[in-house]
Amino acid sequence: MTPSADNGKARTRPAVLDDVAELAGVSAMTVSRALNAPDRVRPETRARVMAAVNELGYRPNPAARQLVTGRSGVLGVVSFDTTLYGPASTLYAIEQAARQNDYVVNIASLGALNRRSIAEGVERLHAQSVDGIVVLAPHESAADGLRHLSSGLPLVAVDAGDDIPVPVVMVDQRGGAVRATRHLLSLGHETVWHLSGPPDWIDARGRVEGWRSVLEAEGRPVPEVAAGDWSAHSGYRLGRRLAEDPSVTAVFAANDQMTLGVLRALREAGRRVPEDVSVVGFDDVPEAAYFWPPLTTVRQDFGEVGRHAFRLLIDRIQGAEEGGPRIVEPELVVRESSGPAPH
Amino acid sequence: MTPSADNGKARTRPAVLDDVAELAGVSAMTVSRALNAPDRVRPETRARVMAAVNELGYRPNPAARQLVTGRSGVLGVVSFDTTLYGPASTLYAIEQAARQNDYVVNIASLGALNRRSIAEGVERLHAQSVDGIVVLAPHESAADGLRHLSSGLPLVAVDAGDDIPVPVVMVDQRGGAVRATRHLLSLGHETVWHLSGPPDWIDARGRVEGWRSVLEAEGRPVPEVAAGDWSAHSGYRLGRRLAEDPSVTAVFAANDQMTLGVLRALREAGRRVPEDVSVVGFDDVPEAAYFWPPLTTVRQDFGEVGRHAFRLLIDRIQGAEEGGPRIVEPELVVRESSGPAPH
DNA sequence: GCTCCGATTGTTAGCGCTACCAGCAGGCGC
DNA sequence: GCGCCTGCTGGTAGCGCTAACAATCGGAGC
Repeated sequence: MTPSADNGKARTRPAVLDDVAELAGVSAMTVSRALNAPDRVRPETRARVMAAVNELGYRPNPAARQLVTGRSGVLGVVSFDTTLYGPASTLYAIEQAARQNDYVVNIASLGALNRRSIAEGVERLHAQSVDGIVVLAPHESAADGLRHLSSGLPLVAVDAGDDIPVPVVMVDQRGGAVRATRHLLSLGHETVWHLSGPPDWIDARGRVEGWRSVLEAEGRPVPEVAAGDWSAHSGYRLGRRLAEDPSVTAVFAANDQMTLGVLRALREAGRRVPEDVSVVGFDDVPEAAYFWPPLTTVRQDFGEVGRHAFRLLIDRIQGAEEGGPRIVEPELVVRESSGPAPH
Repeated sequence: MTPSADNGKARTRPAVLDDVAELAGVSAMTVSRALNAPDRVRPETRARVMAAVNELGYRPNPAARQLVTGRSGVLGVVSFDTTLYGPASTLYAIEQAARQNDYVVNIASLGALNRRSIAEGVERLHAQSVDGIVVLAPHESAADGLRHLSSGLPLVAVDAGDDIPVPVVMVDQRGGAVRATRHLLSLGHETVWHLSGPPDWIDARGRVEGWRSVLEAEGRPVPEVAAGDWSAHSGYRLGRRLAEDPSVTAVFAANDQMTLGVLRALREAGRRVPEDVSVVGFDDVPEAAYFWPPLTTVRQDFGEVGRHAFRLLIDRIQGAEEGGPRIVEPELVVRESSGPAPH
C-alpha cells in the first residue's frame, strides 16, 4: 500500500514535485495535473508520472498546496467534553463522514463552558485555517458565543437553539420528552416527575419543555423539576429524594447516566422498578439495555446528527445557501423499566 | 479577546504580514520577529506592531509558516472507535495537553482493525503533515502494522505491546488483573472465572495473563476463558452460562460494560451479588459506582495515559532519545460487588 | 498547402512566511 | 579617533505548489 520509501538510495530529503517531474521526464506542472486533474494529461504520461510518484514515495505537501489554493481540507470540531457519550458519538460520525470525503478533522475541546471559551475554541481552529467548523456544545453560552461571532468562516452548530445566525442540526429534544412523558401517562401514572440536566444546557431545556407541555396539556399536576449535572451521581442524589415520596410512581430523567443513579436510589429505598415506580431515561447508551431493569429510554441517533452536521458544513463551504435547521427525531425504546401504575 | 475584524473599512481580503508591516511602519521581518521572538525587537517597536496586528485582525497563515519552517503544530491521533470510554478519555487527555502546549490535534479513527487500516490511518495523518502521531489501538494488528511501518515520523503507541519499534505508554494490565484476582482469592473464593475481551486485543491479553498467573501461582484450578467483545451484550451472553454453574462464585470480567451484562445475567438466574457470586470489572467507568451493586473494579487512569503519550511524543519530536516504556499502574477500587465466598 | 483548432505540455509568477545574511546605529576599550 | 562588538532592523531568497497564460503538435477543413 504505502510506497516503499527506501529504494536503495540514501534518502536525504522527502521527494518534492520537481523530483517527480525530473524522474518522469515531464514538467512539474504536468505532475501536478496528473495528480489533481488526471483527465487533463495523456494516459501514458499519467502512468509515467504515477510510476515516478511511487518510486520516490512522493507525498504532496499540503502546506504548499494550501498556500496557493486557499483550502486546507481540514474541518474543525469544537466540543465540550468529548468523553461523554453524545459528543463522542457525534464526533465519531463527523470524522467518518469527513474521511469518506477526503477531509480530515481537527478537534478543539473546551475546558470550560462560557462565551469566551467557545470563541477561543473557534479561534484556535480558525488560526489553523480549517475550512469550516462544527460546534458541538449544546450550551447556552455556546449559543451566546456564536451569536457574537462573525468570523466569516463556514460554521455549523449542533443543538444550539434556533435563534442563532448559523445553520443548525438539532435533535427534537422536545419531541423526545413528549414521547417519554406520554408513554408514562399512557401506563396510567397520574403524573411524571422530571430530573433535568443542567438548566443552561439547551438540550436539557428542550426536554423539560416537552415534559411540561404534555403534563399541562393533559391537566396533570406539574411537579417541581430537580436539576442534575448529567452524572449518575447527581441522578442518585436526586433520586433519593424522590424515593422517599410514596406518591412518586413515574420518573423521567434527562439522560441514561442520571437514570442509572435513580435506579440505584430507588432500589436502596426498597422501591421496585417498574412495579412501584416506572423510570424512563434519555439517549439509549449502549449499556441501557443491560441496566436493571433494562431501561426504557429515548434513543438519539448521534450518527445521523454527525452526518447531517458534516453535510451541512460541506454545503456551506461550497457556498450553498443556508437552509432551515435539520431536525433529527429521537425514538422511544420501551424496555422493562416502565410499567403500569400501581393499583 | 478576538481582534475586532471590522474596523470601518470594507475588508476585502484577510490582512497579511506586509499589511501589518506597512501599518506599523516597519519591515515584514520585524513583524515576524515581534510575533515569534518578542525579545528580539525593541519593546516600543513590538507595541507598535501589536497595535497594527490588532487593528487589522491579522492572523498568521499557518500554511505559509509551515512551508518554511517545516513544522505544522499539529499532532495526529490514530484510534479505533473513539466512542468507547477508554479511547475517548485518552484522546481527551491528549487533546488537553496539546492545547496547553499550543498544539492542535487531528484525529483519524479507523473503520476496521487490521494492519492495513492502521497504515492507512497513519498515512492519512502523514499526508496532512502532522508533526507526530499517537496510535491508540491496543490491538494485535496495530502492533503488527507498526512493526512494518517506517514512516520516519515521530510516533508513539499506547498499549501496543512491548515488542514494537516505537516508544509506548502502557497500562499495566497484567498488574491490574493480578490485583483483581488476588482480591477475589483473598475473600476466600477457591478460584476465579474470567470473561476476557477479544483475544486479539493486547490489553485483553494482558488481563488474561495476570489472572492466570495468580491462579497458577496459588495452585488453583484455572477455568476456561470465555472471550467477549467488550460489550455489555457479550457479558450478558457469557454471564448466562456462568450463572448456570453453581460452582462459580467469583467472576472477573475484562471491562465494566461486560461486567454490567454479567450482573444482569446473574440476577436473572437468581444468583445474588455478592452473596452468591462476587464480580469484579475493569476500567472504572464513571457509572461503575452506580451499578447494582456498586462495582468493584480496576481503575485505569486514562488521563495519565494521555498525558504520558503526549509528553513522549513531544520529546520524540524534539529529538530526545527513546526511553523505556512509560507504565501506568491501575488501581483496585473495592465497592460492593465483591464479598466473602459463600459458606 | 495553409489556417485553425483542440489536446497536451511547458513557463512564469506568486501564495505568505521565515532563514540567513547584511546593515546601521551607538557605546566601549585603547 | 578608530576598530569592534552588541542590539536592532532590513533585504533577499526560497519553502513546494498551482493559476494563468503561452507554446507546441497533429490533424481537420478548405
